[in-house]
Amino acid sequence: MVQLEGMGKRTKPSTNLSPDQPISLRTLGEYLNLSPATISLVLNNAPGVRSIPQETRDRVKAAAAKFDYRPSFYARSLRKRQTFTVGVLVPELSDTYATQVMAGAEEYLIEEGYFYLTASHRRKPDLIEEYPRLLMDRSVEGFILIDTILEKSLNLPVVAVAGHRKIEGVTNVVLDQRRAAELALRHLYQLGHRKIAFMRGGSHSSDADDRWQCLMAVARELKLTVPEELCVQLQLRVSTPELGYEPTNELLQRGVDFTALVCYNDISAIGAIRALMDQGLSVPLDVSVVGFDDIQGAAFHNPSLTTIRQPLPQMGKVAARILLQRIRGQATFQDLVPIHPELVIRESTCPPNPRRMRSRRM
Amino acid sequence: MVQLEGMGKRTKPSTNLSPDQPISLRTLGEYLNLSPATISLVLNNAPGVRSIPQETRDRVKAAAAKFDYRPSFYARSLRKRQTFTVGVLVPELSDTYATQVMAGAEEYLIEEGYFYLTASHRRKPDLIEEYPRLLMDRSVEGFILIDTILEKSLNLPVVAVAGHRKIEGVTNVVLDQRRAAELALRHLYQLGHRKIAFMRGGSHSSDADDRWQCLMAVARELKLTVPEELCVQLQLRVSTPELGYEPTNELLQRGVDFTALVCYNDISAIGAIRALMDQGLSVPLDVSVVGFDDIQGAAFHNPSLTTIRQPLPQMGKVAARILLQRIRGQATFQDLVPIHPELVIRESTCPPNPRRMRSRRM
DNA sequence: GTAGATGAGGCAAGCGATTTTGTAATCTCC
DNA sequence: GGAGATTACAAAATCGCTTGCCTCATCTAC
Repeated sequence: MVQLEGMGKRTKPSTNLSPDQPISLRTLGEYLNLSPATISLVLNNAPGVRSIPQETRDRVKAAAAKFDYRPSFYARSLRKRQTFTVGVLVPELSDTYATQVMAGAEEYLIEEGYFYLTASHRRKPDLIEEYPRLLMDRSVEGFILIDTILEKSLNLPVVAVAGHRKIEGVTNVVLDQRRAAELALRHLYQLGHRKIAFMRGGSHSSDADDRWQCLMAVARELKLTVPEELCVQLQLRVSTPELGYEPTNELLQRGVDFTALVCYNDISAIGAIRALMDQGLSVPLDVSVVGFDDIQGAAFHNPSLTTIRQPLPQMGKVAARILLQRIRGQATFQDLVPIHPELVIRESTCPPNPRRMRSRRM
Repeated sequence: MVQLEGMGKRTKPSTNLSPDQPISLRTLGEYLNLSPATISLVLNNAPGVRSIPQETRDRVKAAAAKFDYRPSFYARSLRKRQTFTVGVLVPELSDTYATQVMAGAEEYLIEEGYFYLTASHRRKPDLIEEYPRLLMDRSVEGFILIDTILEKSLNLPVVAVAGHRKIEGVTNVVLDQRRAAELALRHLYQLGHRKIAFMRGGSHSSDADDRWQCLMAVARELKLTVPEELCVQLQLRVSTPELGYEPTNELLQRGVDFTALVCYNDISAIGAIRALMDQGLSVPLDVSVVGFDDIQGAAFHNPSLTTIRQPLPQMGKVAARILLQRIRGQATFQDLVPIHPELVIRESTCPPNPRRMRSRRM
């Protein structure tokens, strides 16, 4: 006899052998002649399960396995008021800085049963304001911010990578900029460079100011003079090497001699190298270039980049760990979590060439 | 008088002036002396709202604004059986190929009120199997697959970018490989190259076989002979330039002369160029190199890469659009959505150098 | 004057879980 | 043998929202 499904409103339990549709606690209960409550207890191994005999537990588990019962995540979240979901805010998905951090965070989150929703704001202020709200509407339990500066404090735990200290309640996982500056400058200094040019990050980038202060402080200690003509500031809000291209041209046009260039990051360093080469200069023979980050590709660029490595995946992982601790109320609030940088010496730096000819193409 | 909150089980409505806690339809209803149902109707502008006088509607809207009422996404999803969430599966987040596609998809999804959960499987078969299930447990409504080969068909709409045709029910948004192969080979041919080496993608990569067939077909048409010694296959399952480094060394060791190299993609092309240069060869003077994809960085590599551009963000957007159409049941199922490639000529190709000396460093 | 239409909104039944409370029946112990 | 504990569950209350069905009252039409 053919039995049509879903005929009556509430006919017989109908022992619906779930063809493929997900099965609910109630249908499972009808099949087992048990109440949904009991099944829930068993499957979650909740405290009250003590009073349920082993045999029944086995029956329940067997049936759950047989019908491949999977609890409705949304129903459960509604009841438990937990979503096991966090929000991740990044400037740009195609920026490997951000995605390497995300990769580290993701691994930890998934291990802990969390997933994340991503939104990339392309540094537009309205989106930086809107997206957190959209994500909060979806009941994320917290945020990971990557290279993102928030204007308003959110009502949830927030951990920022490459963050800043403006907003209350945000834990900052951030490179030890002081140490980073020392690594970069001492390296150049030891190679013999004295005329060093600097590229300063745009104010929209969260690491920029801090890094700048530290670089200048270390320069003073080394008794390096840093004339204003050897400093440029990045303007573009992009995450491509173009970032560093024009500023470097500008630097060259000023006609003040320098043998090394400290870039804001690897992306801009790549653009800078391009600009130098387009002007007929050799890197590193004419100008040594140092970057920050050690993004993927830094090692395979030509010349490969000497850089201050940030352990990005690890920073992501640390951020995720701290965020979950804060969500669970396990951690006392920390304002700052410093990460140790590492100097990676490759091809883009060498001692200054004493008799180099700065022959520029017209 | 101080009124303690949450004192009694169900005391007076208590007109709780939500200090910051989210407010529910019920509390809002108590405040307005209306039932939750009415408020829901008004706020959603549901059909039944016709019978509600404008004045009441205004009152409701004003109160909602005043208390900043935001519906519980989870409650609503549970009820409507829609989550406005899709899953995105990628091999690796730090792979810019994937993230550029994601960037395009994300923009479209958010516009349409969707968000997405990402999982990166690092090409591990067990994760490729596990993650879709995890995401389905979270009630995603469909999947976008990026460079990911599924073994089992999922019970949901799936759109694959750089996909394959093995699995039923998957829409493939994929480069017109035939046209791509023509663009690459004709370009080299017209420059005068006749001895061309080829790099074939690993079998785990979803574009690999198709691209290979097309390249060989076009080579035949151009009457190019492709000796086996001029073909290498990628082995590594990574998304860094190392992918192409060793294979290129192997190619060189075979000692068979070639003037151009067609790489599987830009990532491997970068590795290949590195290998060539490490052997003292010049690119493009000794060997011209062509990549595929035009990833970020291809333009800023040194030498900049001649490549077959895939409009990755657009492909992501197309994938997202088709997925939503399928979710909404608007689209008739399409097996294949071809995307047009574009030849981008940069520095890594030039005519073969007739009197070049292949002097290799030992 | 009364049937039927319309207006204004309440009621309640879900969605699919979790969790507290309740209740028979059996067991234990003195 | 009866109080109290334990066993084995069921019932019911939420979680916060949507939606079909009702109920009044008033208004219109004949």
